[in-house]
Amino acid sequence: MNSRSSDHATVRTDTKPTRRKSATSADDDLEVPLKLWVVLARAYAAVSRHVETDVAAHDLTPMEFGILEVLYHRGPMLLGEIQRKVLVTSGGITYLVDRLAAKGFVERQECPNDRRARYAVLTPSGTALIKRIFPAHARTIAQALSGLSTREQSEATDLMRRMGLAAAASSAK
Amino acid sequence: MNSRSSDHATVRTDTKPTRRKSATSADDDLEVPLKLWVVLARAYAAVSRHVETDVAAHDLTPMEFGILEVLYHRGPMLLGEIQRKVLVTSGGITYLVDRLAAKGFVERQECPNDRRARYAVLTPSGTALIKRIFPAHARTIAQALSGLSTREQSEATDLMRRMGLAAAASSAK
DNA sequence: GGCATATATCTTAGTTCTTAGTTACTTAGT
DNA sequence: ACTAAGTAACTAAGAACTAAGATATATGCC
Repeated sequence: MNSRSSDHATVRTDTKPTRRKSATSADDDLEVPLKLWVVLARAYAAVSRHVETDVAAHDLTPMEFGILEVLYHRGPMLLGEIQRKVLVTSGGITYLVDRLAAKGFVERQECPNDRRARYAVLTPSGTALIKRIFPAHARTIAQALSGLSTREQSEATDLMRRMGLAAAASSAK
Repeated sequence: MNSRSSDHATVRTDTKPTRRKSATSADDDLEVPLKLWVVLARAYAAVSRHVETDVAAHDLTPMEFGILEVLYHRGPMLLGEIQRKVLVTSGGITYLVDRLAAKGFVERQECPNDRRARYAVLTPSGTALIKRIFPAHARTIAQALSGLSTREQSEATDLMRRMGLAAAASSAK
């Protein structure tokens, strides 16, 4: 039970150092993407922690913050538009906007063209909040990412954008 | 209400095209890290979706899969060790191992040196499961990341690793 | 117009975690 | 040995969602 290479594999599916590039065509080098996935997940978790700590200091979740931010930068939006922007389910956006409304940061407004739809709109209090905390939030993110130079951050942005677009595309709508 | 540049800012904190490099020293180019964070979060979400769909097909959550995988690759581990590896709280690891135990994939075993501690150990059924589904899982990830060439994936791994390590380090212990 | 189908939001129930606090045990100091 | 402090896992309560289905409205086809 110890002679086969498939036992106790250390993430790599194939350990042989012989045959380096261009594998048998199937088994097309699974090691590199697996490693990227692990590293990506850890990096995302580490940065997320900074972001969560920051927004939690103002009694917000990252989702709540994201909604305030998008409303601040783009003005009133239909719930469905926000939903697609922040990637939650329809039930989720209802719940989130309820919470923000209970805190007094957003209001619902009827849509004149479509009586099913509702706009979420920042209240003066919500506008004041996001305007006040956004700059420090941006600095928190900048510091969390400061392990890379600005040049490297731009490279990373390019890579992550292309990776994400491809992944999203192959995931159906 | 439309003449000041702080109104309706489009993510960038400063819009002036004059003065390009080396900002006033404070406000040290927040645009690049903000963009990276947005793109990173989207990319992570898109890839996560593939991963979740894949593991859900075997009635597992990503966390459950992660535990099975780490136990498979490293052998029996104390719950606290797994906890640190997969990044959950102590209550979370209890809950997760309970679920995996209820499904018959892992068992708890006493630790001879420390009677507070418990090992989680794969059952034969758990071993068979992870051995069976891991290869296809790896291929799913490879395909989700295939928007980048192998070379670019390696670059991305390097960048994400350094970024993640720095973010984790500046996040207290 | 009237009907079928699609869409926008909401509701309910359930899942997956976290937080805070507990129990049991271990280790270090005296 | 005895006590204080630390650590490992567990428990209870609750937060933040998701999934599935309900409701109300809109749209296109006949």
